[in-house]
Amino acid sequence: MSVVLSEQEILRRNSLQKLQELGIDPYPAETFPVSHWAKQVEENFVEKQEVCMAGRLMGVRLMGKAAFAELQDSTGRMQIYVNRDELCPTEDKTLYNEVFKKLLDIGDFIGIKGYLFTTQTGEKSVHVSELTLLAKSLKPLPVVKIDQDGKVHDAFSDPELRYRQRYVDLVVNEKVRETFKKRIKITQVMRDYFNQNGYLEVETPILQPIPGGAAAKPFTTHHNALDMELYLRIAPELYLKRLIAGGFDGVYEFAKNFRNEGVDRTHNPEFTGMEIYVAYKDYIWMMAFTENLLERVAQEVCGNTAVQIGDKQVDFKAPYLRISIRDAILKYAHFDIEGKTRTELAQFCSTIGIEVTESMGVGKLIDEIFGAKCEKQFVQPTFIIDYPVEMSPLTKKHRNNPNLTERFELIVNGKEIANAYTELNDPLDQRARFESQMQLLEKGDDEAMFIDQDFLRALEYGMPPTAGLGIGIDRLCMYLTNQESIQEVLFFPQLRAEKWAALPKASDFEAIGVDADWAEHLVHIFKSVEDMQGLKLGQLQQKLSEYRKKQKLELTLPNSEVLQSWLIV
RNA sequence: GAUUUCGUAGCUCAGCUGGUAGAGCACAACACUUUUAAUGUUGGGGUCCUGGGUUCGAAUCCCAGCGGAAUCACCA
Repeated sequence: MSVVLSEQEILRRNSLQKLQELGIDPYPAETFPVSHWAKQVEENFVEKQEVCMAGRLMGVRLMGKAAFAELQDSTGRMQIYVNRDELCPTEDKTLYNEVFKKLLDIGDFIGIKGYLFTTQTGEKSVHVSELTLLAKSLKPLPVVKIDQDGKVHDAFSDPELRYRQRYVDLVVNEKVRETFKKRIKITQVMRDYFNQNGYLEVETPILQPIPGGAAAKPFTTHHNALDMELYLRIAPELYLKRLIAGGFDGVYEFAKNFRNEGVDRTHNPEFTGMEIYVAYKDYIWMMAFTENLLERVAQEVCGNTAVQIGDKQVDFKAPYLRISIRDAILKYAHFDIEGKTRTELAQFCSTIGIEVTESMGVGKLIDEIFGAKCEKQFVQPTFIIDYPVEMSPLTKKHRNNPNLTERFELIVNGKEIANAYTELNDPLDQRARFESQMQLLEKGDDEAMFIDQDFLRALEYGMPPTAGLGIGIDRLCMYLTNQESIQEVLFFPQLRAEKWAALPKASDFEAIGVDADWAEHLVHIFKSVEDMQGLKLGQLQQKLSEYRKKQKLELTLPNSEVLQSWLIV
């Protein structure tokens, strides 16, 4: 962020002033009566129809007494045709010659009235009869051009700039807008599906006294009035299950979750998880529910259940393959985890290059083996089912095998995108599971769960048998929009804080005796008063005269004595 | 957090073994009444990320810092 305005920014500020001198408000307040949007006109084009449109001016092709320009609104672009003598039917041609040709810039919001017509080259256009400035743009947008072959020239492509200034990214990169529209559609389709089934969208606390429902490092914060430590939620699970205990049959939440862990192209400190809980169902029912949901989402968002993800085709058409984690490990790691002790598992982990630490229990070791050898193998949607009990402290024990739980994870393209259980509703078993988590905590596993006494109390009052599902929304969005990084599906991904130079004020300079006329310019030349006072007299003179020449200022340079007085503190 | 790599005009990028800072688009001026990456002529625009060091001389070489990206670790 440069302190001094660029040449183009100064020119735009000058244009703004000239507009005001012509009596034109560059930021008018009143409603502009838009009657049509670009896409609407494009799809339902009626020759000679009167339209009133608004948007950003995104390109101008001037040809003397007439011009073509691009008007971009939220739905797309429309070409407009501006003719001097039709825009200015009287002798006064200022609106065309001055305002349109010279004082408007790319990025300005304008409103137009006119009628639809087709140009000689067959382009649908609006013939402009009235033009209104709606908002002046003071910073030049990157000009991205697309030629006839669809090739993009001078793309705005620097990821840092795109993420920090997403508003610019969205204006100039149509594909980015499309990606986010798809993201919005994904959650809309999911909501519709849940609502049609009669489930209720609810909101539960983000500030939680005990961060539960997942294994992760939480963010901590402090409530002043209550003088208590609070955590940003890592998952909404335990609160949603309290609502099932409270008598709702089906509840879901699109939950922003927060985890104090690394940032990379698949992880952002805040991310969205959708969790849904349905009473009187089990994980087998939930598998069918999940595959039907995803099939529908893919179909409605992408127009097809088969989706391109990187170099692979993934088909979300139901039903999906189901395989137990034991069979998966048997198949891809040639090792049977059934009945193995912790020592035996740790030994096997070592032979396949997994580093084993004291804090890793049986569940963690099995998870490591699966992650190292199996996960990548499942490209098409696959339910991995029946996880060992140690890995799943909130899951009901398997109906046929007390060492397993009724849990599935859905793996797509080698990564988990959903996780579901038959929920553990036995309060005594739940308490025992929490206690074994506490033992892991004592062994040094900083992601093991804390005991949530109030949640246990809710289970003790009774929770019906329930199936629960969590879906990683960001990851699902990455798949359905074929994006490789989570930053591309988050409007504002987390970045390191941007450093802004503290701008000096003109009054700072006036305070040391600089006259007002020069003070307003010195703020553009120096970062601070001290910055200026670090100079020698000659250097100061040189800087000022360079600036004066560059900006074509009419101000006279103060004499040496005056300048010297500025330098003395 | 570690390693690799990048940081030059508003944007996208050149800039070789160290020797006065370059292009296209954008911008300004002029011309042009159906163009569409409009065109033609002319012109302006730079803290070469920041701070040190080496050198007669650094965008370039070295060190440190800041920021981004990729890979790895943790995790979803």
